[in-house]
Amino acid sequence: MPLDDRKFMILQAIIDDYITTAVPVGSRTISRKAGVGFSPATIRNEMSDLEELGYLDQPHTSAGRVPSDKAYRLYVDRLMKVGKLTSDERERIHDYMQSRGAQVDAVIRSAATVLADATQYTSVIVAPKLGSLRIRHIQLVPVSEEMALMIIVTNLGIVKDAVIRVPSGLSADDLYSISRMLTERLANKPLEAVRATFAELLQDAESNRRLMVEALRVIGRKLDAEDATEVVVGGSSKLLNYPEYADVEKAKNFLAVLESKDKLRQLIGREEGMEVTIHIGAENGPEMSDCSVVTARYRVGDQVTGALGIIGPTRMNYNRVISVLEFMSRAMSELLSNR
Amino acid sequence: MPLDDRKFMILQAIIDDYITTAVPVGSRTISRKAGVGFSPATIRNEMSDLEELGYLDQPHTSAGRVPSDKAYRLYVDRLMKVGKLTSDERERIHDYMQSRGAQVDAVIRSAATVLADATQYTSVIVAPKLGSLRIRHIQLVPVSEEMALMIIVTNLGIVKDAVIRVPSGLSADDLYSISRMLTERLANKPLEAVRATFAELLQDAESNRRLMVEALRVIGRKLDAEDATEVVVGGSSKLLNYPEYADVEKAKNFLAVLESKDKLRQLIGREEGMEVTIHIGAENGPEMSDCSVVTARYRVGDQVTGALGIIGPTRMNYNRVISVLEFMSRAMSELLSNR
DNA sequence: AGTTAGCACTCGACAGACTTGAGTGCTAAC
DNA sequence: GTTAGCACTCAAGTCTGTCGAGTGCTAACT
Repeated sequence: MPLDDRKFMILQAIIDDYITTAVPVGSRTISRKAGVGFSPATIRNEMSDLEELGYLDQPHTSAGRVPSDKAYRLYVDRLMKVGKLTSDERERIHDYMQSRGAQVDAVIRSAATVLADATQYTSVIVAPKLGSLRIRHIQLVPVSEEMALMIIVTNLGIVKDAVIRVPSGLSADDLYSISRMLTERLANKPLEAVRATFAELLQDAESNRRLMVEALRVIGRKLDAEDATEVVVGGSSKLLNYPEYADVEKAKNFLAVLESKDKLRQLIGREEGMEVTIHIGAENGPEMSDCSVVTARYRVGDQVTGALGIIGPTRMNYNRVISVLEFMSRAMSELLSNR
Repeated sequence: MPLDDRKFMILQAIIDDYITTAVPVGSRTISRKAGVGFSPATIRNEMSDLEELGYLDQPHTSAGRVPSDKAYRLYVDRLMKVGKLTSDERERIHDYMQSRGAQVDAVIRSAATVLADATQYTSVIVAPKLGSLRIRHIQLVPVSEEMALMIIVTNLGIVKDAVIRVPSGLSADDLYSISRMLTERLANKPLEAVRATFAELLQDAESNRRLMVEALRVIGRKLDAEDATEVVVGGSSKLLNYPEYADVEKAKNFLAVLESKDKLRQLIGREEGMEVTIHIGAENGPEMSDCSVVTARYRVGDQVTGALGIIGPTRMNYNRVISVLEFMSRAMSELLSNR
């Protein structure tokens, strides 16, 4: 039994309806819709076929039908036409993002908020791995008697900083010359190579050995923290607005996942391509089998990428989510790469 | 009718029980407790008195009784004895906080996590207002052709930074001399005075007028952002574990409040003293009338303070919450002031 | 006078019986 | 191929009765 045009049409109608109402849809509902010229009975026959083909599920006899994961798959692959955001909306997002400065952390944080607001679903953003960036410049800025701020500028203009302890009695000039030395030694090395060359670097640090050790140790620690790449979540309570989470137990499960950065990273960061990819229901593994996850990536410079995504019920408004993600992916890439 | 010792004792027992079980407590439950030598009937008489005095509420006839806000007030003011954290625990928190560096943002963020973890309630931390800090040092670090990182070090060693656009063609040396100039002009002024002296400062900036304008503008904007002082929330989903929020509607309300930084700032930041203060139920206004809010403050240097707090059900474990807040307040103050 | 036992009463929670209504599947007629 | 008709199913809502925890009151006890 093939999927003829009418079946397509009916399936589409069912999905559309279910996406907006979240209530199992019956034959009469579809029959009443404009553009459908058939009686409930006919629709029923078709629905029965669609169920046999695996596109519909019935929660129980005499409830309406609900689209299956397979139906959503078909929907996003073939039935859905992705719209554009209105130029008005694009502008609003753009302005907001622009106003938040261009440092990676800030961009990610505001992007998470924007994504959640624009889609009304929960958003997740995974920070890029910076290990392969090359050090361009290191500078120590005096902060107090015993502290200095170490600023690491990389080849893409991304900045990491950390406060380190310095021996008291060092003048600003001293710090400056130490900065020069550090820069000289480390310039052009990838961040992740710093630890490997640790010993070598220390060998010829005569005078300020203590400080060098501290500086390198801090860089190393930053990297470790970086390895557990940062994950930011936006709008975590959005989904309580959807009836599928009216049950507190379900909501709790979901929120638990949101609090595990590891799981999120796995969920959002798994695809490598730049295009928007969609994982529906069970494709996300048993834990999130009643959610869909839509992800995209953003670029920082030419190689490094991070991921952004939306988590929502399987019946989410894919169309809108995809438009927003595509737009945000581009906006973030621009913001983080154009320097 | 006065509150005699026995009434005190019984009230205490009721509160203790209710705090742990969240179930209305009946006369038999109290009677069975060790240390209470009276029959249920006697207890009932006393409970009836306590109800008349306004310390107990009855959800309906033939349910047990529930402590009123007034009872909790009495409890925290007179009945409760505040314990200490175990030294083990104190050490754990201390270590964790220490390992997170000493920059204000980082401290606040990790403190929010620690607070929520240690108490199992939702935590809120309001960042200090930095406007009255004095500028000690300004330094521009080149980041790319057209960008520089402006670092503002204040008298307390707190650092703010921002990326600003610089005219291309400026060497590192140029930036250095501009930094010097800015520092000279601005040193020892409170951050909030910068905007006021804006025009004056510009007057004698001959050569790099463009850059100066940009720098000052950015400082101004930072301050505006600072005015809408940062608020960080930790463990926002913790309270779903408590039966009083089993109803999704209630949970949604609560989470909505958590997402409004304004309301939170009002809720947490209202008290000025350093001691722990407690607002019970209706004292928090109608919106949070079934929650209690416990707040404390932390110091940054000698004058500037920020606030930290815990939001939970009125039947929260005040004892523990207070110990943790006291400890954290001290820990944060130390971390942020000892430089 | 304070304490306790006894007893009638209240009310929420729970379970089972019944009703309602949306929806289905099947069959026969158009 | 389409539709009307009808019997059937099942969740959800309502109604009813039972159970148990808890109360308030009164009378008896110490």
